[in-house]
Amino acid sequence: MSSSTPPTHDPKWRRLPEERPRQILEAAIAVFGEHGIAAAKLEEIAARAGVSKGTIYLYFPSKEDLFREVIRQVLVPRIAQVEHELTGGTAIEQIERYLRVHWHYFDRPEAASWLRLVLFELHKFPDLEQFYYDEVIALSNRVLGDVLRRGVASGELRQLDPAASVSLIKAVLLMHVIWMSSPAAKASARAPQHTIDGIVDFVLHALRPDAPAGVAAPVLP
Amino acid sequence: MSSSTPPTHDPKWRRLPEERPRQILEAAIAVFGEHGIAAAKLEEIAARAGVSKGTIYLYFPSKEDLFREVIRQVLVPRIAQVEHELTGGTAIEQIERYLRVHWHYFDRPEAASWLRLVLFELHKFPDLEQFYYDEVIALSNRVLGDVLRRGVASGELRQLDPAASVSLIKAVLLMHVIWMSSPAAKASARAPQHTIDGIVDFVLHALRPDAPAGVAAPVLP
Amino acid sequence: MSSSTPPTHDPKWRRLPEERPRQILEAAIAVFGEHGIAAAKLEEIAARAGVSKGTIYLYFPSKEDLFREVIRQVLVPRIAQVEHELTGGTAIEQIERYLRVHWHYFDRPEAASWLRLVLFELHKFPDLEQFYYDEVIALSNRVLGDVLRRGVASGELRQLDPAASVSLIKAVLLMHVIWMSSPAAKASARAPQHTIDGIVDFVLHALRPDAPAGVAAPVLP
Amino acid sequence: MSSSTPPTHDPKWRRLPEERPRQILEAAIAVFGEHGIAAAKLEEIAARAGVSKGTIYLYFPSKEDLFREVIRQVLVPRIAQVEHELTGGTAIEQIERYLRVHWHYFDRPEAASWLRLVLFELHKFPDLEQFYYDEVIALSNRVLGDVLRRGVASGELRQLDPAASVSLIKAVLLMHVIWMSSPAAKASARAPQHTIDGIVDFVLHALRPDAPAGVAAPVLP
DNA sequence: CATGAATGAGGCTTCATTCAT
DNA sequence: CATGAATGAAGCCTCATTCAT
Repeated sequence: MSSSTPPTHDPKWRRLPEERPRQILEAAIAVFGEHGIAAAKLEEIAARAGVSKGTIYLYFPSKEDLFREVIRQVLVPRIAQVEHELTGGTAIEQIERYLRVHWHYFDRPEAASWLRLVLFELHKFPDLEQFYYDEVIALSNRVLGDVLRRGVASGELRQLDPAASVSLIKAVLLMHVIWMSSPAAKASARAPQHTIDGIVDFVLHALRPDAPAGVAAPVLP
Repeated sequence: MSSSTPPTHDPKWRRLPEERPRQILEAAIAVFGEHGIAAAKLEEIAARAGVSKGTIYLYFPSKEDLFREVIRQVLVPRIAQVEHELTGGTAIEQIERYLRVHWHYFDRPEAASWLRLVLFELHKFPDLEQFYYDEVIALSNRVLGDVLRRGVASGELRQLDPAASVSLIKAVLLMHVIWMSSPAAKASARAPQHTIDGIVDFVLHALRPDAPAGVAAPVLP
Repeated sequence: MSSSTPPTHDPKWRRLPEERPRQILEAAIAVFGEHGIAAAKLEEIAARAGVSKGTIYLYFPSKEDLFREVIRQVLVPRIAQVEHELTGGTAIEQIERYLRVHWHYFDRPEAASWLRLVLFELHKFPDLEQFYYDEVIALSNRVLGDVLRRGVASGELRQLDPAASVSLIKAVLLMHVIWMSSPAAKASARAPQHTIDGIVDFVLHALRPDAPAGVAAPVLP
Repeated sequence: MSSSTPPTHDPKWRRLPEERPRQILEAAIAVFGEHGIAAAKLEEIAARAGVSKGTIYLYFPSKEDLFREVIRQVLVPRIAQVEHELTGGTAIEQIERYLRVHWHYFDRPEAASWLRLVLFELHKFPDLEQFYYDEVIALSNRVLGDVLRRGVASGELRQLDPAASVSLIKAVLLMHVIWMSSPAAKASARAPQHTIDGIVDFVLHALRPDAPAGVAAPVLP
């Protein structure tokens, strides 16, 4: 039946073929993120991408390869991109902006899915994990690390190990992204806005010098 | 073949039957932790428990039920247990001890697996997640929250939201447990001892009052 | 192996896909009939339908559902269809024709299988059983019952309960269908032609008035 | 717990060991009858017999052998026994008694199960089927056949083939036993008493001479 | 290019059978 | 004798992958 009649798409133009791989990758992030690699079904990815199961194999040799491309082509660039959102201002201001920009960036339903992917499934693919660390973590270390280094140098921040501090800052941020996505947590938790305020307060306190000077420095007025 | 050769069981002793459920649960934690629910194979769990596939079904009705029991009977008590390790001393001392005890506790190969389980698979079982939050998170909030509350009251700690701070502290701790388990991270990362020192330093700075007094207090000399 | 040798499909034509469900249902009747539900293997049904095991699941959600559809889509219509084969003639003639048509209809290897199915396995599915009674038994009661009623009214048949007599007639017929299919019975039994003659004779005698002349002998007032 | 306390049986005496096989056979009839061979579970048979699964294997080498013994030791004697219940009286009286005794005999919940067993599962065991035919059917043919023969000789019954008539009579009887056991049938059916009355009436009419008065009416010339 | 019907390997689950106690 | 824990073969079912159209 469907073979004799043309498919019911808009007759004027077809989605550009070069769009297909991206549609599939986008659908794949969602499904992999929700179910994990093993439980993700190509059927569902295909359905969400609006293509048939067979079409996926025109662009990706296997489910595992599809996952690899999701990480490489979508997740790494996506997570890496926000790392650049640090422009002018003091180190403290830049750090706060870093936290708030990321929080805002991750405050969507899919965000926790991405994180789950890299935190939970990546370790099964050591090469991918290495790739991710090289591309994203190293970048973080550099970008945010530079901010910290300058802050330390200028006395805005206390003496600390910039590389280690980057991990500490991101740990606070990312774990709360995960937690905010859990329905159980949501019930008992504060609003997202309240949460990020708490994170900013916590992190800045952790980074600032113990005694700025003679006078107390009230935070979060 | 098996009829002609004697079974290869240890002739010296037989495993006590009442041990079976626990053996299976222990094997299941490991396998679930390594592969996730979907990719975990009962065959492997059985092999690791030293029993046959069918034996699992003498004690657990299904793979999913096995997972539920792993969470209920093993993980929740295990994770909850360490929450009690807070005894005398100042608030600051208690918090530091809390961090170090947990770090030591989680510093084994399986620990990251457990965390992966609760952080990544639990959300598929809302009732279990609720159970976990009630049993473990609520406990943390109470135990560690009380320490924070007393620290705030005594002036040892700055004004802060105890419940929110508990999350922040645990976020730093747990995310580093996960990260420490990744081979890629290990390559570039500091030693565990260095890491926990950094965590303690970071957290305590975040919690202490802004300006202790006139004099500067250099940290991490 | 299968990759190096060409598949052994008939090169001349491919089975039409829209035929698949029916092929499977036909194979399923045979296998269910021979072995019963529990002992029937999907592997065998698939083989007999000329498809693979997985294909069955493209059309039927489970083995039990396949059985249900066998009953609904194939057996009930098939058994019900022959009920209509009653046309003109006296009541006696119609009954005889009813018996001989059914006998002829059931005189094939599969027939006993169908009967075994409905007589032996249906009671495990009360809803199906009700469905079968509504669709087939009620039909019999009506069609054959009407013949009997007219025969009674016209004096061709003796006074009797039409509904009950339908059961009695069918009992004789169906049980002999079952018996004829057993190899052991075959050895000792008469030929099919002889058997149906005996059935016709027996039934007609049972239905005819006692005393064509003289005194009436009302039975079952 | 149960291992430390003696089982709760009568302390004075234990069931005689020689009772065990019979208990198991009785339980097996019930379970085989309800579920068929393939779907019958030894676990259930053991439970109903009040023994453990392993005990069955002390007396029967396998499930199939257990079924064989059920047929041989229990069903065949049980079904055969009632064949003897024919004593004095006219042929008509004997036949009526035969029908009513069997009807009464089969008017218990298990009866339909037995019949289902021999009618539906026996054909998978040709040797058993042969055995059953030799032991039960041949007996019927002889016992009931003799009654018919004498009835024919005495003119009480019309000219008919005694062997074939035995089948016809039993067909009516047995099929109604099966039908009476179905819940769906029960809803719409007459009471058992009514049913057997109808059967008796039907059968006797079928067997009696055509024309009690004047002219003979040869059938099946 | 795209489809989706078809495949079959592989995993979960059941249960007849065994065997150490 | 009796038990019931343990086994593992076998069956149902899923789903990644293929391929004719």
